[in-house]
Amino acid sequence: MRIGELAKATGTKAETIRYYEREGVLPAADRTDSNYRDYTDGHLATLTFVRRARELGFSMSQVRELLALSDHDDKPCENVDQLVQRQLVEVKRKIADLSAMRDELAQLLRSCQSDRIGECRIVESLGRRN
Amino acid sequence: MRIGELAKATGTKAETIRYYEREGVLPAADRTDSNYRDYTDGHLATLTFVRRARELGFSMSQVRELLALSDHDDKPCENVDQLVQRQLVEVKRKIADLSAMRDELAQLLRSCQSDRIGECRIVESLGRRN
DNA sequence: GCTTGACCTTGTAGTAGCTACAGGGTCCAT
DNA sequence: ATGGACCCTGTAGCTACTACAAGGTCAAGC
Repeated sequence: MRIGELAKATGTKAETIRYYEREGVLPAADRTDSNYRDYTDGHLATLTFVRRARELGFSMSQVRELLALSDHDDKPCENVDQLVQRQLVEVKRKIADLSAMRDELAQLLRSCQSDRIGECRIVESLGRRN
Repeated sequence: MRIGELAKATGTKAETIRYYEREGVLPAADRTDSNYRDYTDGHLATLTFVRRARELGFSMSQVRELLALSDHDDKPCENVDQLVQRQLVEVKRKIADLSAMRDELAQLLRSCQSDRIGECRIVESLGRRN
């Protein structure tokens, strides 16, 4: 299949697919006579895997690790488990950070009762004294 | 005050302060005879404002907007309000996205009962068939 | 007076993960 | 043979810093 078809099938831009190839998360495809990339179903599966992992917030290097691990059918999957575990912790941390932001922003909004900047609690709360 | 002092006072690296100057979120300071930047308390207040806004997730261009707005004491602060509102919505959206990620990651972890990659639900769920 | 070390200066390049060209080649239908 | 849709490579841009390199300044200590 050509790059455009693979792109459509996975919701990925062709440029991104080529980028993934350069970054080593998608093996280079064979080329046609006219030098077009020719992808297999294996490529489709791998790209789906990569996109899914990226959607779950794994970094490119983590994706590389996951791919390397998933290539060894017979090895224990405790390492995969660990990567997922670590990512889960990271995501939870981000949620906590954002929740704090959300609360502070909501607090800011509640604090502003005035209508002129000069008396605006928001501007004041952020630390500006003119 | 010199850049190092301002840096320490605000928990910002000197390089970041110079970057903020280039980006127009912190006015250029006067220079001493030896060409060192010489900051005022006004700079300290502005930098505190900028850092706080950045911590709350505002982008640099939003920070620029907030600064521009906060310069007009007599104008209504409804625009400030709107910016905060919009940022709150955005933060909530990110929290929702991350919560979905968290749930999926947790689900992945629960799904993996096997110990070999070949049978690993995690690898399978991500879309890889070898 | 000279050195040492901490500070400051500019300018440039790197980070992550794409995305968007420019400038060119290929292929198929009309 | 011409148009349009696709493909190719290579490079530059995006955000918000961060990290140098190569050099200038200044106060303290000998």
